[in-house]
Amino acid sequence: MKLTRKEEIVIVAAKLFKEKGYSAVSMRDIAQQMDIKAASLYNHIKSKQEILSSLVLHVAEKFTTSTQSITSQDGTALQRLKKLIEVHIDITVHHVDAIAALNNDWMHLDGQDLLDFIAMRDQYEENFRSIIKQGIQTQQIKAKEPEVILFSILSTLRTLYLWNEKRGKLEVNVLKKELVAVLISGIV
Amino acid sequence: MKLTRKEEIVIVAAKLFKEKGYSAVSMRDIAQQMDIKAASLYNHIKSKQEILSSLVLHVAEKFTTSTQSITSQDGTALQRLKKLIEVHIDITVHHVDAIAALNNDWMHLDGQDLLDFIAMRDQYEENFRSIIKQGIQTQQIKAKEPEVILFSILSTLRTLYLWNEKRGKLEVNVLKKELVAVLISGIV
DNA sequence: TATTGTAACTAACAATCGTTAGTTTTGTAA
DNA sequence: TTACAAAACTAACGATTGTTAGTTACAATA
Repeated sequence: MKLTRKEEIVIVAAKLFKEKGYSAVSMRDIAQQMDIKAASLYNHIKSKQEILSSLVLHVAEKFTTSTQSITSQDGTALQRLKKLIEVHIDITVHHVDAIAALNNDWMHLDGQDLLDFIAMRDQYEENFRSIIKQGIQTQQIKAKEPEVILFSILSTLRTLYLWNEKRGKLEVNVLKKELVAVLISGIV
Repeated sequence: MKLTRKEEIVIVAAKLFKEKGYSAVSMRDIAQQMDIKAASLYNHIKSKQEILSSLVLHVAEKFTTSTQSITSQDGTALQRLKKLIEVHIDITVHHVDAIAALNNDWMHLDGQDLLDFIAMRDQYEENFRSIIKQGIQTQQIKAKEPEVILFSILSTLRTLYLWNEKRGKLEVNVLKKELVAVLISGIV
């Protein structure tokens, strides 16, 4: 699984974006981290924007396709919700840096890329929402405000990339189990 | 309650920082939003950095003092935890834009400001952690991993600023009640 | 009316930004 | 060894960055 030079650049850039944000990272910063000059980057990429959109759209598509496959399978709302959480955790753990950009720098996309991202994001959110509503309807979920539940779960999942480092020895499968328990059953 | 010109600038800047992040907002952007020229800003502020640190440190201190007053009062761990959540919601709702900067742009603080912020942040987190641990010890909280609980609750609270707009008709006190319920008791 | 402080202005600075053009080095295959 | 493509280089561009210096407009106070 050898990486192309472009892929290397995107990976290095993602790490820097995670630390300081897209706007605060210069092409010269990225180049320095790769031990080359800034101008040399342009042998492999078209623009700084292209780095960002490669990064963000690629992982956004992962979320979209994974989610759609869950919705197409059958199961109760609660089973689907659990599965959705687990998949989100999986993707996050495997794409920590890209998720940081997706969370914090998506607004610096431009043109069609920005529109595509927003569409995918809305669709993902709507999917989550409909499963929660379904769970309330079948009385598997007993809470009044679906928006509050949606918000609480999504916030936790979206911030997971920040905690993944501190996760330390806690193995992925343990994390999944614990987090699903806390999000679904609470702490008392 | 008349605002100084400096306070006006900080408020306007905060709104812009929330939309695009500190680094992507220029002094000329801020000036334009105030219908003056960029150079005129410097009659009221020392630097762009000063805007950021006013913004971030002010609200960070709010968190610190509020938290300390809760810890000094007595009550069970669970009561304290609820109170802590409610206070966090209160501060967030009243300082949405500043919270955005606190969450996303704190790393652009420099020198002593950065150290101060990190110290306050760590202290706040440690406070939360100790209350949770105490709750586990007294068996009010029944969950194995305190870090997972801490992470889940703090993530939700820290992202609340994003959802506050969509909150819409949902009144603050209702939001508090619902959110406390979801975070403590889960959704099933 | 004269004075004074506040807050705006114009003009410009050195530094840094993303990016392009043209050239040279490097590794691989014929 | 020659040929070629990949990937680096130097040098520079126009634009934008945060910021400073010096000056002007305006309102309140003496």
